[in-house]
Amino acid sequence: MKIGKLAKLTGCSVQAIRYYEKENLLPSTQRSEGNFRLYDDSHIEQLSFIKLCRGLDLSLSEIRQLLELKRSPGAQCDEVNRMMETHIQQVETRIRELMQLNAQLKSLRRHCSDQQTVEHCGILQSLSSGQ
Amino acid sequence: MKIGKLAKLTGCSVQAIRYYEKENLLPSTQRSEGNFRLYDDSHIEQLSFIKLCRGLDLSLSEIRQLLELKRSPGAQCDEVNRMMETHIQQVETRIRELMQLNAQLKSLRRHCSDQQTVEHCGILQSLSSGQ
DNA sequence: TCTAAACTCTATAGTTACTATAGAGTCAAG
DNA sequence: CTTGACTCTATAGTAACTATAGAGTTTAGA
Repeated sequence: MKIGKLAKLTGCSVQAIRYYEKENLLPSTQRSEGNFRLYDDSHIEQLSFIKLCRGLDLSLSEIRQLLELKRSPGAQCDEVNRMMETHIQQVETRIRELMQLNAQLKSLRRHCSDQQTVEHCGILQSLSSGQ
Repeated sequence: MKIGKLAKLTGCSVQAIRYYEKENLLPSTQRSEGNFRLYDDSHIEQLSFIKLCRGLDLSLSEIRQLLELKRSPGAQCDEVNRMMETHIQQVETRIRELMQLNAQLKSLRRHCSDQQTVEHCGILQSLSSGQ
């Protein structure tokens, strides 16, 4: 199949697929006579794997590592575990940061109601005075 | 004062200050004979405002809008409120997304303990089968 | 058979908010 | 008068793509 069909089947964009190839997340494929990329089911599989990982917010370089590990089935999988652990920590840190941020924003919002002029806007005043 | 001192006083990097000038968040300043940027207290103030807003994850274009509003004190401030409201919504959406993500990652982690080979790694198996 | 639409190709620029670097000029102290 | 610290502009790089231009290929219909 050609790239457009693969894109539809996996829900990736055509450009993203070409990008993944350039970044060595997908192998370079056979080409047709007219120089079109040709894919088969194994590509659907690998691209779906990538898509799933991206949905988990794994970076392309993390995914590259996972793909390499998949290729050497005899290796110990504690590396996979470590990566997941690290990733979970990062996500949790980010959640904590955002929740703090949210509290600040909400307290800021309480400083101003509509129907005022900018001059008396509590939000801008707070921001200007260094809170 | 010159750019290095302003940077130290506000905790911004020298390059960031020049970048803000290029992006019209800071006015272009007087220059010394040797073509060095010269700043005064009003610049400390404005840069601190920017820094505070960045700490609230406001984008540069949002900050640009706020700065414009600050310059027209007679305007109604409901625009400020709308922007904050939108921003809060975005942050909350992102928090929800990340918490879902975190749950997925943790469930994935449960599929594998150390001391296994990649071949039997529950994490990779889950990811490969489309969970 | 011809043509137009739909698809694909490569290469390049743009996105965000900066950081890092090169290469050159300026200034202050010893 | 030199050395080191500072500044200047311009450019490239970051992440993970999207968007676009300009060209070639394929397919379906008239």
